[in-house]
Amino acid sequence: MKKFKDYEKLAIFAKAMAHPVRLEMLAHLSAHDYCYTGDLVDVFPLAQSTVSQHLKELKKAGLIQGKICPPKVRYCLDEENWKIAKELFEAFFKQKNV
Amino acid sequence: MKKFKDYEKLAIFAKAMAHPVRLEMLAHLSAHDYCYTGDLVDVFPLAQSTVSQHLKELKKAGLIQGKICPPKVRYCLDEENWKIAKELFEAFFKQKNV
DNA sequence: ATCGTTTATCGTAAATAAACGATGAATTTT
DNA sequence: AAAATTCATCGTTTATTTACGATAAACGAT
Repeated sequence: MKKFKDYEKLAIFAKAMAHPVRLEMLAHLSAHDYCYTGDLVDVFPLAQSTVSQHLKELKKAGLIQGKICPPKVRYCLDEENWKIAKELFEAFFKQKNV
Repeated sequence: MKKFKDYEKLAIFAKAMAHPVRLEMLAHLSAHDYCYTGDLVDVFPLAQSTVSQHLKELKKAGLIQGKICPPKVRYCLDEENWKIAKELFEAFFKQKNV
């Protein structure tokens, strides 16, 4: 059966993951439970604004969440969507028939 | 351990998959073993040149192969890279630690 | 040799992405 | 109240993506 709707969603997740820096960020969050923007600024050789922009992309796709903890912002994986993404990718690669 | 190299590769696969049309194309090839460009032009409401361009993207990422069968071109999944992509995504979503 | 079929490539326009520095908002510290 | 810290957003530049129509290339059929 056609699952175009799923592909829309899957494409959004794939797009968020379509950059090495964002994959590193996700991996970092997967490994560390949470982190602040500044932590990532220290890790990547990128301007603070660029790191922030990548985080925004990940948040837009729903893969991460940001919680304001003044004066910082604490990011963590969005476990629910992370699970959905995992399942969509799994299903996509599993399928071998319509 | 850091696997930056893998993230480069994974990002390339994710980028190729970051468009609903290309996901549909991959699904189509996954379901039909092979198809010609024209088959896809009939399926999608897109210009022939656009379909060809998407196929080029998928080929560039290594996810599909094209074989010239005059006067057509026959596309199929690149099984080897398809497997690699599948494994990279699996590993990525599985990891929960450094 | 010409014609029709099939597909890739070219050229172009509009949209989106990636990177940066500078600025601004929120909140804690002094 | 002022200063410092942390982070998002703005404005900009450059590059890439997406889509199209038009053209070119390759080849079989006539």
